[in-house]
Amino acid sequence: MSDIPGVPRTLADKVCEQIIKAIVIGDIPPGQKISEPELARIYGISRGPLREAMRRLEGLRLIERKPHVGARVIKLSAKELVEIYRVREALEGMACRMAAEFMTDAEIANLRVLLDEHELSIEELEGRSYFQKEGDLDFHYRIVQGSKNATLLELLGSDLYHVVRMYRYQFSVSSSRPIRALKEHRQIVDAIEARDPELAEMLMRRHISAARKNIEEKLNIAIDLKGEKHG
Amino acid sequence: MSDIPGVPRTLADKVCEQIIKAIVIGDIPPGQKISEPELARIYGISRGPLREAMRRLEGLRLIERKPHVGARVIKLSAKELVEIYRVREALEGMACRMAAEFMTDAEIANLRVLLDEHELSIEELEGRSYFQKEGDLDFHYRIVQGSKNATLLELLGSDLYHVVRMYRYQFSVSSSRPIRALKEHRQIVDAIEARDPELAEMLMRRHISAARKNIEEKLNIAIDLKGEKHG
DNA sequence: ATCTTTAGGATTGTCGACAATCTTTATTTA
DNA sequence: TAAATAAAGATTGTCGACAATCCTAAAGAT
Repeated sequence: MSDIPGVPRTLADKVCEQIIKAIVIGDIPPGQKISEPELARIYGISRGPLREAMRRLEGLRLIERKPHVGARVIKLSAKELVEIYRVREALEGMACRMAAEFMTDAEIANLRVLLDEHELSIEELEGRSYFQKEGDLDFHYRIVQGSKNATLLELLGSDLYHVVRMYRYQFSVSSSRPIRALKEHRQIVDAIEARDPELAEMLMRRHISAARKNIEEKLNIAIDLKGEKHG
Repeated sequence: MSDIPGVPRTLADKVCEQIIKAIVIGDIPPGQKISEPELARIYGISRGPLREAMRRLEGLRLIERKPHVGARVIKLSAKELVEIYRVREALEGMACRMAAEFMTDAEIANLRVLLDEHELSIEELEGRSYFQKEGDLDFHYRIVQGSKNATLLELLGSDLYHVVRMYRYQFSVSSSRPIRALKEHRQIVDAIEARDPELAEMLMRRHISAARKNIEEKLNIAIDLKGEKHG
């Protein structure tokens, strides 16, 4: 009688999702010009729905448009990456504070299960791959859900989410310190379980801030090396 | 020669801006269904660009779309209003922290001028109208600019901005304590001028948090009154 | 009388074609 | 030879029409 309990999706919606994935994993590389006729042909749709999808991508800041010229996939920059960490520190810090107030006991228990799974992944893979990518996002996403603040969830889970994943995939922003990160995650859950909003926020902010400083350090080293080469 | 040094704008862009304004000031009321043929006729364009504009409005969370059914202007809710204050507390707190680091002396001086103007407005209008609406947003916007964080500026200045203004206009979220607010603004500028990031963030957070609690109080009173009526 | 069914109308989704603008290339000129 | 200009090609922006889906209301059945 119907197609999947959810909603019947439109062509623009479906293609938009596909393009998002293609951009995030680098299938359509950063800076690449987007040819409307070509993309329309590839996805087998006309330019109408495609242009609607592109408007959405523009809103998600995955592409940049210039009227009468065309659209390009955004170029990742170290500067923007660091900026996003600041935003995440602020928003996820607040989310964590609220999670300590509003998360249910069941949700907290599930969080612990998730962290146990992460621990196994780290041991098996010797601290690589899985945890660094989607697993970490899982944890942070659940905290945001736990805040019970739909606006926060939308901002982090829909607006910023794709760009963050794009950086993870293409900048290989892999925490490079998974054991340490796991430890910090456990501390955060402890604070939430203790219903200590201020501590929870502080720990989350320190957690994200540490990751940012880690990145900044790496970037500075890269810059230094480049400087030596030229000097 | 050309139309304004900026960029040649497209129909969809221009109409989008018009519709935003219409929604924000309540010209198109919350919850109203949006008829594509009718809107297209009103703005004198075809449905193509209009639908592109609507995709953008959807991303800005000013309208909600259901496939094959239609789009409606979002309905303002007390719950979402309070949620937004939490988001602002987090983001503008961070912005203020960074402003204390990166704002130029000239920008800080200009901020003081702005506050002096606000003081005059308050005295003249006996603490009403102007300061409550656009003037207050001016101050907050400049702080965010001072953070020198483009991502933060985009999120607050483009994504959330319109919804915030919509609530201000239609919920008459007028600080109702303009003298107190001005005092807090001055404290914040003091902290920025002292290049004290932590204090600056704390003061901004308290400032926004106080506004949120003010709203919550009013809402609770409203609920109580409604309860009495029914009881 | 109320609920179900079905047909009609209206609205949304999609498409192909035309118009306007930009980019590129070839030509001309200093 | 290099810069400026002009024409051709391609791309984006816009439009009107058709197809698919939904909402409404009238007709019929229980």
